[in-house]
Amino acid sequence: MRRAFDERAREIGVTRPQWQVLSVLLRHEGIKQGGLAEILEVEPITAGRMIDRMQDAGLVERRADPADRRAWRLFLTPRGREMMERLQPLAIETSEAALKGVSEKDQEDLLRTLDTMLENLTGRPATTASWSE
Amino acid sequence: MRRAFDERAREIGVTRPQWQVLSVLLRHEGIKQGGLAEILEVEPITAGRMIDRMQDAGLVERRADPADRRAWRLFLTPRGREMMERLQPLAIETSEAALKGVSEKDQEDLLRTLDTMLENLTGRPATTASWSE
DNA sequence: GGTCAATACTAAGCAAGCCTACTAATCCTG
DNA sequence: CAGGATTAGTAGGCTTGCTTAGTATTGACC
Repeated sequence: MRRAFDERAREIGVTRPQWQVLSVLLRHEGIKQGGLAEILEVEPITAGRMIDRMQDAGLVERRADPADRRAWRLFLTPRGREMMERLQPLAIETSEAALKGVSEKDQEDLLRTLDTMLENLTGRPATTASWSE
Repeated sequence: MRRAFDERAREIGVTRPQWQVLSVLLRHEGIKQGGLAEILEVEPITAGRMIDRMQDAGLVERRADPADRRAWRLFLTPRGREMMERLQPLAIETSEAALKGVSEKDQEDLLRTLDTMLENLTGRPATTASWSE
């Protein structure tokens, strides 16, 4: 799915992980980098570097946290918001293409089994939100 | 699973993709780089770079193809073979840990559904061999 | 209030994935 | 057999993931 999405999104100039960042920011504007990293299940440095590039590309904005001078608060730029609108159809298209001919029940079973496996491996309870993540 | 395997394999000094290479070579010694790339579902350049590193580490060996001067034939070194023996238990351990509490039927359903999705996205018929891949 | 641990992030450096562009060799077709 | 298309692999350069090591700030405890 990463490959399929990237293929379609390349001309727009955004990768799947970057889309995930935009997607998280849309719902959690003002989040700190650490929080973003946790949601994406990556290390803070990975999120930080991604934000570096996306800031250069004008997709996100870092603002100083008024209460903690170590931290950054993350915000979408207008360009980032516009990008999301262009990517949304692609994301839906991709997951629909992948799930063609897969019954509702099979989809639920799949997510349930994968959650069990993730929990087995990480020790944390898994919280799969949707197909888009 | 990548993360869980890497965590255990780190001290041995091999990554999960490298283990996959060793695993393919064990069953297909003398394969060309392109063939390896195809089995791993990775671009030839990715496989080539991996072989570079593994050759430096003394795990695999490149031998000239007698029939085609463009191509390399790949072989395990004794060190690579020994590495496989140390990694086999880790691989089994990891997939058993992941699948704890997942019924046979759920495992089959999972693989079947994922195969369908892979086929949907790639157009190629999917051929999942086992949990180890 | 001073010290020390914890927290938020960055730096450097590596592996693995990709794309585009290249060389060298082989193969096919006239 | 010559020439062009295809195939096998490499080079450079990008993103994303990691680990280890560092800085700066905050917070907690005596």
